[in-house]
Amino acid sequence: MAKLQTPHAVRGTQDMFGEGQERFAHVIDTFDRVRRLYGFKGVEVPVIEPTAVFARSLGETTDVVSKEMYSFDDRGGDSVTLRPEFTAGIARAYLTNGWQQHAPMKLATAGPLFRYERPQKGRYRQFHQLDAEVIGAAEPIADVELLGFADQLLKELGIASGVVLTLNTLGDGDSRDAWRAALIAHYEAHRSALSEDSIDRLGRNPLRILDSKDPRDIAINDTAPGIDDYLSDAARDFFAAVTTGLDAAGIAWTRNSRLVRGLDYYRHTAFEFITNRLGAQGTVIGGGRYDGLIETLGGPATPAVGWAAGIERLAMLIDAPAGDAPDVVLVPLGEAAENRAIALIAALRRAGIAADMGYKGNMKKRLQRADASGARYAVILGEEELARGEAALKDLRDGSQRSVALSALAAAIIAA
RNA sequence: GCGAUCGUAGCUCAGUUGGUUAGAGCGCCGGUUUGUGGUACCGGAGGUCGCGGGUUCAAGACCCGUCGAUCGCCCCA
Repeated sequence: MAKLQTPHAVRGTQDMFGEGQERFAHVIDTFDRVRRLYGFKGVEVPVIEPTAVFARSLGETTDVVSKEMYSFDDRGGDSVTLRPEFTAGIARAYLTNGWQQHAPMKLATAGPLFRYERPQKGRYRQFHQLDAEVIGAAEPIADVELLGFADQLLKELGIASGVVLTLNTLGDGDSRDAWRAALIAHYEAHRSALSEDSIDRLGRNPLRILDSKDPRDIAINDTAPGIDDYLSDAARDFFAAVTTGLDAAGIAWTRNSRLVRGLDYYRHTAFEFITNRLGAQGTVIGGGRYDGLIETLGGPATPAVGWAAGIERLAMLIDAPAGDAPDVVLVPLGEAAENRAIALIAALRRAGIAADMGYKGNMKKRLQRADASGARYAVILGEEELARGEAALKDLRDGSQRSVALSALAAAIIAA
């Protein structure tokens, strides 16, 4: 009989349990709490969308679309794609559900995304993001509020000191196009001195040459035209309003005029929250304004801003959260006591007390488990105690123990 | 997609220039203690050395391939 081979997990996916899962959950819990503080409504959208949703909105030449999407034909012959990002799918939902009536909409969601990439630390094929969007608002105050949300999230996660907000503007459509043309002219003039990668970028995504790490490119970037010289008055005013708003809100930021973003849809504000604690994967939250996106999906001109945060990356940066521990563990001795304990534990749980009880084991075993669970108390139910209508309430931290009437047990635990 | 390093118990690792039945710590299970955990002591289970092929009298050690992880590039959260 041949041995059965256990299938392994798909490359770039992960199984989470224990501390890893607790970190992950804590990031989402914190996000969900802060999101309410800022008036962002929860939204749920499909993990799978028609391929066109992403292909059209992200830009055909971007890496995400050209080589990283999990796309396949379903049984009906339609091309569908596992979402590689949130924004395009949310924009699609906005249009197909007629959510224009709710504009401006402040939306938040979290969940898995899929990108066929080479896995590294903080980088997976199935990864998870927090996402926040403001759709249907052209005002710079929306940018400020959105950034404030991100900033407070990081603070409440306790990692703000290791992360900095870097900010830039890409200008409006006209500004961006003019700057882009000037950059192409500049790089074409120095084409022979560029790195191979950047010559390739010149054709696909010239803005990306700006943050190249290749020394040959860095020299040419020094003399490259800056966005500030191509900003229209409106674009300049917009950016100024965002930065003064950030200052007013007490949100620290630094300008990085070289910051560009990979996806084609960004306009005006672009930003990244960056840390140096994750190696090459330093971006922890990234986003910007995408006023042109909804039109590319066949909708009306609709201004919008948003960001996404890598849950795995945030989870690696935070301190280990306190794990789940019951308030109390019941330790029945004998069959009769176990039956009483079943009734008692139900009553404790209904009273809002986190109570647990092993399925089997002698007293020693049960106390060991109670201790390992991190519970504050053990309730020992033996014949002697039950005969008196009492139980022994044992404090597992200092070992002290006292008798409490069964009817007063819940109150005693809550009071402690 | 490219380059590099690594893959030995659940975890962290040791394992001489290839040479008997592959080890340690932690963890897990049991016992010392048939009504008292955390400490201590004693004992036990658990590995076809990632997988496949090759070289050799002999491979955990060497070679090739493959899968996976990690680091960098690319890209991104």
